[in-house]
Amino acid sequence: MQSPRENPMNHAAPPLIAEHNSNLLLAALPPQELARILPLLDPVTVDVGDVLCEAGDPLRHIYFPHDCLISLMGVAEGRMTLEVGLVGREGMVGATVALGHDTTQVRAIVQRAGSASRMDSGRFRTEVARHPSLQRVLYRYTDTLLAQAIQIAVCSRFHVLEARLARSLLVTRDRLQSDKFHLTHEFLAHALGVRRVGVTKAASALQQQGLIIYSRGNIEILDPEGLAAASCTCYEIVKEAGAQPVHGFM
Amino acid sequence: MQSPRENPMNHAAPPLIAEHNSNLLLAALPPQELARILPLLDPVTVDVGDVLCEAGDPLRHIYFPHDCLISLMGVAEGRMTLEVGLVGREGMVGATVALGHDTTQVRAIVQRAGSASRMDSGRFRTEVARHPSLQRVLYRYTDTLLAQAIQIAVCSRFHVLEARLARSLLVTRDRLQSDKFHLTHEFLAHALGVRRVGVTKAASALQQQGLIIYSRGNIEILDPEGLAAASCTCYEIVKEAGAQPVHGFM
DNA sequence: GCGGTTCCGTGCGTCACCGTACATACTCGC
DNA sequence: GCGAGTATGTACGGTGACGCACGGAACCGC
Repeated sequence: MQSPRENPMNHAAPPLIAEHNSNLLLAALPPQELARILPLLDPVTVDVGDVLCEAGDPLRHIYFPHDCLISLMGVAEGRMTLEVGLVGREGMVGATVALGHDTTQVRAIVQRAGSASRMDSGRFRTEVARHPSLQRVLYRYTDTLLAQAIQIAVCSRFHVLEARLARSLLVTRDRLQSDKFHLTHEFLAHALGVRRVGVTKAASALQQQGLIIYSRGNIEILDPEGLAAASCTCYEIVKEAGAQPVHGFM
Repeated sequence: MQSPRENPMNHAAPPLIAEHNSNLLLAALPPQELARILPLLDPVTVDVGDVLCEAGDPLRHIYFPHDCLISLMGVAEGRMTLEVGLVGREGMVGATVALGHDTTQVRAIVQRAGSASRMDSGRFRTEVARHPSLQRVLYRYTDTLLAQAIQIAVCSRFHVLEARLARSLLVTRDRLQSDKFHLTHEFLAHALGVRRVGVTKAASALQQQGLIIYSRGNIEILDPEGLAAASCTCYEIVKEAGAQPVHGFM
């Protein structure tokens, strides 16, 4: 539960373009705009459990993840949480500040440690104002966040925990491009908005079906197809919504 | 469950600017852009229960409501639905097509009859491409939809039906600027993603507390403050998210 | 190798909501 | 004023998740 640390690299050589570029939103910018924005980014590393922003609080920085994974948590009464979005290298944390919102509605918490590019919120706001293609990238990304949030709302209302857990694991797998990752029952419970014991029961059921194995937070997906079958269709819906064909102005 | 009807006005005199202007997104456009877009809009009237678009289907038209109210329903397995957004004159249906999505994720169903301005999806897409201020308006509106969806996800996960019903009634009240409106238990059940009998029980409880009275779909809010107290804080959160101060590029 | 910490498993009573079925009551059109 | 349709009320067993409490088991640091 600490703040992200400044990367020592920040104080040595100028940041490597290649590193910032590993974020796909940044990589999507035209070269001349990217060149103007890159110097304003600070490389930072984040650890599991770090809170990048708190629901209801002012947002000081925005983040473009490289290899880390950030959970966006909707919060009720401070204690109960529900993951409404998952941000990896394909996205960013804090796109809403571009529109002038100074507070954030969600808690952003690090699910997987790694590195990211960070920028001051105010500076980001002024940069967005002068870069139309950045605006379009943000608009498009906000739209995929909306698709995620809608499907999560539906899913967590109608589907049983076991299916939701399966979906959640598959989404994480896609983002990390790996069948193995670290994720405790406790963390999953916060993401799914249920008790820790509920996750234990559901995970244990998935394990007995031979779909996953886990031990002390180390989860491995053994049978992705089987897990998809145990999951709800919400998984495919969000996946497709993020990969729709483009015929628009972007 | 029929399609919206062409307004006869469409075939008589040219559409009145004042009428289209009653939609706040259109009204927010600079005059010269608005002037280019207005001729492309068709005035239509819509009735309660009309389905403007179906989840998973291609979106043929986009809509700017004047005095009607449109529910955006997330859908699971075709039958179970959950309202993830409510669109009145402050918004529009189908903003996502601007980004090139040809299908929609939600079912848009008319909650209150009235009139709206309609445009062909393809034409809208090309218009967005050439009007930057329209893009910004859409981006901003998508952001408020996201705020709604996030809070509804949290709310429907953690809060009891009675509080959610109270919230829903208050939101409708705000949108319509009226303490009386028509809304059956059946419709509310679809919006809240619960059984009709569940709504009956919750509504009956609110009525016994003297907060509302209703009869055969005619609902009247007697005590808005009391209803807000019976509701959850999600109501205020979404309300504030839609009315945040603007310091950004718009 | 011992103690603390983290992580996982189980048991038990409670509760909001589900699915279904059936009963009433108001309203409208003829 | 009578049937048809719409809207609302009641009842009942079932269940997924809750809240809480405690037991056990693996890992880590000294």
